Amino acid sequence: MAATLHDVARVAGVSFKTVSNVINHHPHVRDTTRAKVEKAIAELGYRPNLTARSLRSGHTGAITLALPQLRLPYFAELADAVIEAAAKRGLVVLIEQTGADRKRELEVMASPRLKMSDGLIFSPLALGQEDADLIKADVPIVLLGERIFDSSSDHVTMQNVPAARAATEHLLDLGRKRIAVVGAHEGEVIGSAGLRLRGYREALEARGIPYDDGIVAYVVDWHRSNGAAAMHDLLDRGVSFDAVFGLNDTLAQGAVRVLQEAGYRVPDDVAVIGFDDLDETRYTLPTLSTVDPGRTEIAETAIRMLLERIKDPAGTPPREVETAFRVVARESTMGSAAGAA
Amino acid sequence: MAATLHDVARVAGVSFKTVSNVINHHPHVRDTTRAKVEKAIAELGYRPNLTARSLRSGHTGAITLALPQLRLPYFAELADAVIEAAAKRGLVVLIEQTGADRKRELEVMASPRLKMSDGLIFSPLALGQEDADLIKADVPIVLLGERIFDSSSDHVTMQNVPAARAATEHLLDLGRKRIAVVGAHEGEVIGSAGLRLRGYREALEARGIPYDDGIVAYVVDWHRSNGAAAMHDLLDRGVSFDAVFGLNDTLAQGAVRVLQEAGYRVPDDVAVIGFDDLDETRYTLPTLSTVDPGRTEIAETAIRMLLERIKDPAGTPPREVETAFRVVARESTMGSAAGAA
DNA sequence: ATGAAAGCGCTAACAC
DNA sequence: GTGTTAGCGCTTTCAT
Repeated sequence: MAATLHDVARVAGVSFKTVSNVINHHPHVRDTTRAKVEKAIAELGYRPNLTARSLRSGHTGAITLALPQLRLPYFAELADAVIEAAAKRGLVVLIEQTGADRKRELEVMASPRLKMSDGLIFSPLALGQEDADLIKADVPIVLLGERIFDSSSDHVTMQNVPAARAATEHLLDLGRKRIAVVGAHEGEVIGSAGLRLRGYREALEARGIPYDDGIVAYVVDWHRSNGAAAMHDLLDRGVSFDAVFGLNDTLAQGAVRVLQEAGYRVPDDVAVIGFDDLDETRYTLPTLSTVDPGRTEIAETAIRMLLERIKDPAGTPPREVETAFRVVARESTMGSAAGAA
Repeated sequence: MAATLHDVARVAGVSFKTVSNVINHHPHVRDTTRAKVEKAIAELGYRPNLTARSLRSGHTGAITLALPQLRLPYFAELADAVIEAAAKRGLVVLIEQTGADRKRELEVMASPRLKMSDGLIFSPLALGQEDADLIKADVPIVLLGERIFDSSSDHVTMQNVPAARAATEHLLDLGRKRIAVVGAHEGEVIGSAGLRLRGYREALEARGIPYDDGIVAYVVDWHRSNGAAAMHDLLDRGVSFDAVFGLNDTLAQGAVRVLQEAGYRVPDDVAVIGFDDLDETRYTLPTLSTVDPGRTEIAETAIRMLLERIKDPAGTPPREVETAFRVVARESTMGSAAGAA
């Protein structure tokens, strides 16, 4: 059986409260007493029981991160960033996968397990704007992503519209005139696809270039194979284009492969840009130009807001934060001179 | 404030123990009583406090998974599998990233936070065989990977040697004679690289083909860029080969890209096989032949062993389990007829 | 079939 | 500075 505070107190010859004071770095402990206690702690290999501490103190030192699937690279990198940001604040992270399933997304918020943590960082993929009122739990929530705005929770999101616009402008600035889109979602207005397509349209409009639905390829979801399928679709249509905006990196990668297979040179014949700045985009051939949506900032902001909300649940009205983005120009738009990995 | 058992008991007009019985599905509760209690629970929106339950019962319903980095696709997919396997048993998963740092790997086992979970699934990357005695913690451990054998913990590992041998044999069976290796580790004997290279050598020996160090490319770590660098190295050597065994999928992907860039056709000129069966290998062009090392089985076995060990810590001596593997033949070795995604 | 009492290991108030 | 007391919300044991 593991040693308890009482065991330590007995061995050190002090009261068990004194041991607690030492452990919690209370100021008023005599040095000699502290030394005695520390010796006893070392001797017994005492470790505080965090469960007991949680029960008493009302907080656990853990947070929950709920996301669709770690198998999707974007979410793996998001989780990586959240865990690192949490570690900096001394928090551990409990991960729940929802599989982008509506029922499981709702369950995450209702589960008693959530109370094993102090708060929830939630990246829904099935719930949408119409579910804004369902975003609530026994712990504070920080919402991530582009699917729900104006809920009663704090929200961290990327600047999808301006970032997509900047990506498109990057291609326009390079002299490209006919920019195809890979990965649009039929009829979507908000959500990543809808917002990024809006940014694309804004960039075109600003330069007086008419929008042409003929060079926009739609997909059902952003799975890996669909970028390739969408590009096949575009090639089959026989339309001409000199650049491609993949609405995320995975789609862009699929598009690049199909272009290469069909004999097009990237970027010489067709320039390609993605979105997300996944780690792997730095190691493909050519390296993939993309938009860094500020993943580290998303993670750190989410943690910071969650901690503020945990400390003071009703402190301020719900906040919306948008992170800074940055166009990352690599070989797929600039050629090999610009961005050897 | 959240409702407690006592609140429910008061509203239902029963003792608070009866409420506990209902919640824990004890058999001996009269139906009418149960109904009363359930009504009160619904009325108050009662949720059990899992922290209190943990303190009293001594187990938390959570396990810790410690791995290098979720950003590495192999570990992201492993974590995905572990979380799903845990969910099937009603467990949640707390993830710690060690960054493949020796100090952090040791800290994971020493941290009091570990006691917020019932056990540890640990995939070390910095610790090695010489550290076998350091693998211990306040909770049961199931060790994953190829770096440490014969510790005092249960261990789940893939069949690296036979699986690598099978991958090599797959290439030999296709008539390939000169099989280059990408990703060997200088001087390594155990560890994924050492074991897989052994499997490769065994396959050659069995067919009477001499081992040629001239077509083995060494790397320092299995980072994404190194597969490409290793292939450049091989091409620079001017050696000839008609197949490549990438010691993992990431390396193999890098090798494929460099081969294609250099004008070789895959698989016509050079067949390529990887190792790990990452999700993405099904969506590259060509799709990548690889070895499925049994990731789902690894996850499920680890969870099962951990639960057994939690229930009965000293039950049996430490166990070593090796999972079943399977060569997955795709386009990079078989051509497009065999494996359209 | 239901209830009363004890206590998991700790922190927080308050006394000394 | 240090000790005493109470109790977080629950499960467990034992009694009824």
